[in-house]
Amino acid sequence: MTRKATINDVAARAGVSIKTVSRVLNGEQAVRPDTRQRVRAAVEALNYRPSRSARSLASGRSYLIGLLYHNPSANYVVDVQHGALDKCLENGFHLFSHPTDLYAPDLGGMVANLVHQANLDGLILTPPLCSSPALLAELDRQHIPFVRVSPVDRTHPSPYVLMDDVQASRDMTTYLIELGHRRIAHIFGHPDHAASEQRLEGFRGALAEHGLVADPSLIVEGRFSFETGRACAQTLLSLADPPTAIVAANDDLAAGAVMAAHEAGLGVPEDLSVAGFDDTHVARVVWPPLTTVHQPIYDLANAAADLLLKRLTGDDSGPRYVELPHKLVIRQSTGPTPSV
Amino acid sequence: MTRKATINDVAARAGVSIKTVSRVLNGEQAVRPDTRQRVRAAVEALNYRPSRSARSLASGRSYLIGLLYHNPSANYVVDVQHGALDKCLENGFHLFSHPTDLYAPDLGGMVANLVHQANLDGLILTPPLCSSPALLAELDRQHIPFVRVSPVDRTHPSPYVLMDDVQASRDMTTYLIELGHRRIAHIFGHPDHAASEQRLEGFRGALAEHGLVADPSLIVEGRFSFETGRACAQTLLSLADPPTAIVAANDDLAAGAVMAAHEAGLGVPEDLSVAGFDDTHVARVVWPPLTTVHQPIYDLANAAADLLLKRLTGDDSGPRYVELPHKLVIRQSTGPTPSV
DNA sequence: ATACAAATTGACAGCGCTGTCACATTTGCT
DNA sequence: AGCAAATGTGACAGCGCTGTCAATTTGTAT
Repeated sequence: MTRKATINDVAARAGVSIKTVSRVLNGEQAVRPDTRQRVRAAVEALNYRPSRSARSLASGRSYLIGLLYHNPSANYVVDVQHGALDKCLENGFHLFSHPTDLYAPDLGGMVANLVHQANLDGLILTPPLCSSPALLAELDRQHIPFVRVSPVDRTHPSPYVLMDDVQASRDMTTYLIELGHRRIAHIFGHPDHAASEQRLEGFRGALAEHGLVADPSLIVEGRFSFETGRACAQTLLSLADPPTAIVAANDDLAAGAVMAAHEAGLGVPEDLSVAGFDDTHVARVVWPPLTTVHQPIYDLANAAADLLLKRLTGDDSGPRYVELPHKLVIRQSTGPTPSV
Repeated sequence: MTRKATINDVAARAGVSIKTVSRVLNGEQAVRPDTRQRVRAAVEALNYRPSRSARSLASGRSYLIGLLYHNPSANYVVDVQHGALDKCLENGFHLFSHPTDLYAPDLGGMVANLVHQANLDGLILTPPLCSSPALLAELDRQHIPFVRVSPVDRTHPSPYVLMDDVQASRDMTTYLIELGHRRIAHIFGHPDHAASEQRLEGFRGALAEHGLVADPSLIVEGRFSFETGRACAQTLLSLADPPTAIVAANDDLAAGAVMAAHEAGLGVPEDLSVAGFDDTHVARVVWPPLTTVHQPIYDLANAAADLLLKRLTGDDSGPRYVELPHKLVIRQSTGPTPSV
C-alpha cells in the first residue's frame, strides 16, 4: 500500500493543474470534455479520493450532515439513519446522527453549538424536533440549512418530506368501520408529536364520513409508549359500554392495548380489534401480529437527505417537499365485530 | 454571532503563540501550569472549538471513529451507538455508525476502503463482525486500530469488552432449575454469533451442575429472530415429552416462543416458562413480559470507545479488556413447574 | 487575416491547525 | 557562581484542497 494519492498526483498524471482537477471533481462547468476525460482517467487509475479534511478546510463546508432525533423507538431511528446515510454516501457526504433532548432548556443553542463544533453543513430534523418553533427559529437565525421529516407546519419555508398521516388514519378507521365496528376508540399519540393530531383528525374524519359520532370517552391520551397504551386500553375496556375496536396512534400503544386485552381475558381480534400505526418491528412481535399502517421511514429519510443535499449543492430546481404513500398492512389483530 | 474564533484569537488573547495553544489543547506535557491556565481561560472566554478539518489535515488524524454493525436488533444498535457516541464526544471525537454486511464477499476490503475514505482513526466492531477472522486480518494488515465488543476470540491482541455470557446463561438456567424445572429446552442463537455457543455452554453447564443431562432433542437452532423462535418452539412443543421451560438465546427468540405457546393454547408461565436474553425493548412488549438477562449494552459500548480512544491517544497504561457484570431480570414469563 | 469576446486553464494565496526544530528560560549540580 | 541538561515557548513550513483572479486558448464576426 503506497501513500494515498493526492490531487497533485492526479494533476501530474493528467497533465493539468490541480485547479482543473478540482474543477472536474466538483462538477464545475468550465472544463473541456477531453480534459475532463483525462482527469477522470487519472482519478480512476490512482484510485484517488479527495481528502475530506482538506476540502472542508479550504471550502468552509464539511460534507457532513447531522441527523437529529428524540425518539423512543429504536426501529424508527435505525430506519431513518439508514435512509439518510445511504443518500449521503451516494453523494460523498457523511452522516452524523445525534440524539437530542427536545426538552433541553436551550435546545436551539445546544443544536447550533453542535452544528458549529462538528462543523455540519446541514441538518435533518425528525419528529418531534422538527416541530419545535424555538429550534427552527434559532436555526434560521444562524442560517443553518435543514430539512424536516414529517413536520406539521407546512408554512415554514424549509424543505420537508412526509406521508399523509390524516389520510392513513382515515383509511385505517374506514377499514374497521367496514368490518362492522361502530364503537371505535382512539388512543392518542403524544401531545409533542404533531402526527398525533393528524392521526386523530383522520380518525374523526372517517367516523364522520360514515355518519358516526366520535364518543369523547373513546378518545384517550397516551404517550406513544407500550405502558401508556396498556393503561389507556384498561381505561377503555372498563367503560360501561367498551369499544369493539381500537385505533392506536402507533404500534407501541397498540401492543400495550393488546396486552391489556389479554389481561382482561379478551381475545384479539374475536372480542377486540386493535390497529397500530407505523409498522415497526413490534407489530410483528406481539400476538397476534398487528394490523397497522406502513410508514415508509427509510424512503422518507432518503428523500429528506436528497432534498437537503440538493439544497446544499446549490441545486434549487427540485421540489420543496416530497410526499410518500402509506399502505395498510392487514395482519391478525383486527377482525369483524364480535357477534353479541 | 461573530466569526468563529480560531486558534490565533485564542493565542492573541492569552498572549502566547498558537503552538502553545495547540499544546494545551492536545494535553501535551511541556507547558507551565500558569500558561496552561491562561490559555484555558482564553479558550473559555472565546468559546473556542478547534476546527476538526484543520486539525485533521495537519495531523493526519481525523478524530473520527467508526462503529460497525451487522445486527437485526435496532435496540442493540441504538444502545451501542449511544454508549460509544457519548464517550467520543467527551473526548472531542465524533462517531460514524455504519451498517456493514458480514457476508459481503470482500468484507475486509470494503471496510478498509470505508476507513480510508472517511479517514477514520479507529473502529469499534460489534458482534458478529468482531469474529470475522478475515476482517480482523485485513484490519491488522492495514494497521487500522479497533476494539471489539463481545468477541469470542480472546487471543487476538486487540482490546475488547464483554460480559460473561457463559455465566449469565448458567445463572438463568440455574434459576429455572431452582423453580423446579427438569425438562428445560434451549433455543440456540445464530451460528455466526459467538455468543450463541457460550450461551449454550452455560446452559449445559448449569444442567450438569445439577446432575441433569441435556436431552439433544431439547436443543434446537434458531437465528436470533422472532420467526425462528416461534418455529423452534413449535418443534419443541410438538415433542412427545415437551419441555416445561425454554431458555432462549435472545429476547426475539423468546418472544417467538411465547407466541408459539399462545398458539398452542399453552399459558405462560403456567404451562411453559420462557426466558430471554439481552433485556431489549421486546422483553417488555410481549405478554407476559420476559424474564431475561440484562446485558449492559450502553456500558459495554462506552467502555469499548474508551479503550479505543486511550489507545489512539497513545495511552497504553490501561487494561486491554473490560468485563462488565450481567444481571438477571425476573419478570412474568417464568414460574414454577406446572403441577402435572 | 484581424480583433474581440468567450471559454478554458493555471498560479498562488490561504483555510486553521500540527510537526519540526531552533531558541529562551529554568533547574539541578558541581 | 557556572555550566549542562531539562524544560518551556515560538517561528515557520506545510497538510490537500478551493477561491480569486489573471493568463491563455479558442471561437466568431469582421
